Amino acid sequence: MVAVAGGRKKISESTIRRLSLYYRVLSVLEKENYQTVSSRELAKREKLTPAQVRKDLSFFGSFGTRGLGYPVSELKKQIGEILGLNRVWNVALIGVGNIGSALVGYKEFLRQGFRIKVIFDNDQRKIGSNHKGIKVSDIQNLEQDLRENNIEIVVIAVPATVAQYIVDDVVKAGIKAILNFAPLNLKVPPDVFLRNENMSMELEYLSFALKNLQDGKGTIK
Amino acid sequence: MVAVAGGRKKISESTIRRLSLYYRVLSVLEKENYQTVSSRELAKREKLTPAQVRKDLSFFGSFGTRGLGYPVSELKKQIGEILGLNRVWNVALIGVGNIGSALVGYKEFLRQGFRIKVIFDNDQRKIGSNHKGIKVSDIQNLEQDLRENNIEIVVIAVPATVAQYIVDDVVKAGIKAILNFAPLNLKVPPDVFLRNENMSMELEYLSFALKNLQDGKGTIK
DNA sequence: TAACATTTGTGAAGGATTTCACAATCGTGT
DNA sequence: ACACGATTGTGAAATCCTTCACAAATGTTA
Ligand SMILES: NC(=O)c1ccc[n+]([C@@H]2O[C@H](COP(=O)([O-])OP(=O)(O)OC[C@H]3O[C@@H](n4cnc5c(N)ncnc54)[C@H](O)[C@@H]3O)[C@@H](O)[C@H]2O)c1
Ligand SMILES: NC(=O)c1ccc[n+]([C@@H]2O[C@H](COP(=O)([O-])OP(=O)(O)OC[C@H]3O[C@@H](n4cnc5c(N)ncnc54)[C@H](O)[C@@H]3O)[C@@H](O)[C@H]2O)c1
Repeated sequence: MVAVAGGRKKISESTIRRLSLYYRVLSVLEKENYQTVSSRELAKREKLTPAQVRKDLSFFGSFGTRGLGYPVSELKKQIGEILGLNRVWNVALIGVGNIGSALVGYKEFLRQGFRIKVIFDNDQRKIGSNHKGIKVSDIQNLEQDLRENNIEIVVIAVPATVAQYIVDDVVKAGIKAILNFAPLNLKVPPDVFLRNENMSMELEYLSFALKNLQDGKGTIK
Repeated sequence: MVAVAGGRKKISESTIRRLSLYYRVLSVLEKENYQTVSSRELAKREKLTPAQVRKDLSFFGSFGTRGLGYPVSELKKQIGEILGLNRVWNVALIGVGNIGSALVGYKEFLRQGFRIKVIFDNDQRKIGSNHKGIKVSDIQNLEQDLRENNIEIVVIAVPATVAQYIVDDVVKAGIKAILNFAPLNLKVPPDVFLRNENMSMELEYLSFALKNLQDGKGTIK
């Protein structure tokens, strides 16, 4: 699904997602003072296969030492480099309701380099108020504020009914990356990256799994 | 990845995830008073291909009429049946902090048949308090309360540091389906279904995409 | 220095998923 | 009653992704 055209490589979406997992494990290993880690250990910690780990990494270079494994800190740095985590991204959040508030209160994002710099809402009672040190801006000033703050990633946490209108404006403002929590398929131009956070989908997956268990249709593995 | 053993079919995880999308679109179409819908239209609304839609559905039966398409309400009901959505699931939430509160306040889940029936926390200030009409229970009574309330799905929204201990208890209580928000790979027995909601992963995917854009490595499609 | 145990990096094989392409079938209009 | 346009359902082909299997390379030990 994901191909770097013009470049040499074809990196699958799954590989990129697994890089996130490796990065997370490496952070833990670093804290646990591991110097090196084998593909076997790395795989075990995320329920993957060693071959998968090595293949994923091989798309980007040779980071390991044969007979030894991978240097933990160095590999973490390298994957961070690949994923673009060795810097701070300016993020805007639109809609500070249930889920929006939760995101603003989550310090882990900042630690990973995602800084929520601006928050937008259209509720007069919320505009101007403070959320974790960030003043809520009026959605009226969306385009201008996005540009002035050099926002690179926008998180959509508004009701589904208005999400498309807002995204249209976000795109107009030149934003190229959007994380969407509203349960609908947003339309964006092909040069805009869109990811959806779909919690219902995960619950429905569990529902499906349980149902098949209960129907005695056999075990799902 | 997902196989119904003992049964006849092999249903991929991707297919199940797409069923969720079809279900969502069909709900919209139903509201828009569509009688029938073609695989072409269904595909367009979720950025898939018509062949994909037909193939997915064909794993479960023949729901359409050649020359006409699929009957909207009927297909929605059928997919609901497949996913186990035509009933109510009893859900427990553990950890009513930032994200937990957001989930409790989200009415859409109930509408989809996921009823948060019990909430657990270990914070004395929270235990006994009310969240949207649900009294917060003491995590001490976890096993007993899970059983007494016939809980079938547990949502984990506690800090990563304690998540594994809690999941161990949840598994002991006989729960077979877990949705996890904590950023770690939980260990569960093979007969327990575990899904992870990993927001960092999605942000990191966007980060990767933007970085590759900016490095002029070409366009990512 | 040489033998050994270990683990990487990677082509090739295998498996899974998606797309293609078309016969089969339906509703409609005449 | 029949012809036509539309659309499904599905084997087969194509593509994509994962796993295998092993040569190459390293650190260690004697
Ligand atoms: N709460 C959850 O747990 C949850 C889970 C999954 C998905 N979602 C989705 O996330 C989105 C937000 O959910 P929520 O529960 O936080 O809803 P909410 O109603 O609590 O929050 C929505 C916020 O958006 C603001 N808003 C509304 N219209 C706006 C506009 N035109 N411009 C700017 N701001 C506007 C509202 O003032 C409010 O603050 C919804 O699409 C919902 O379906 C929520
Ligand atoms: N807030 C977010 O936006 C967000 C995003 C992604 C992931 N997460 C993850 O979700 C989890 C919860 O995040 P949060 O921001 O809501 O944290 P939080 O600290 O606001 O909430 C955690 C809750 O768990 C409770 N808790 C702690 N230990 C417990 C125990 N042993 N038994 C029962 N309850 C216990 C706390 O009292 C608190 O109410 C974390 O693992 C976090 O990494 C949060």
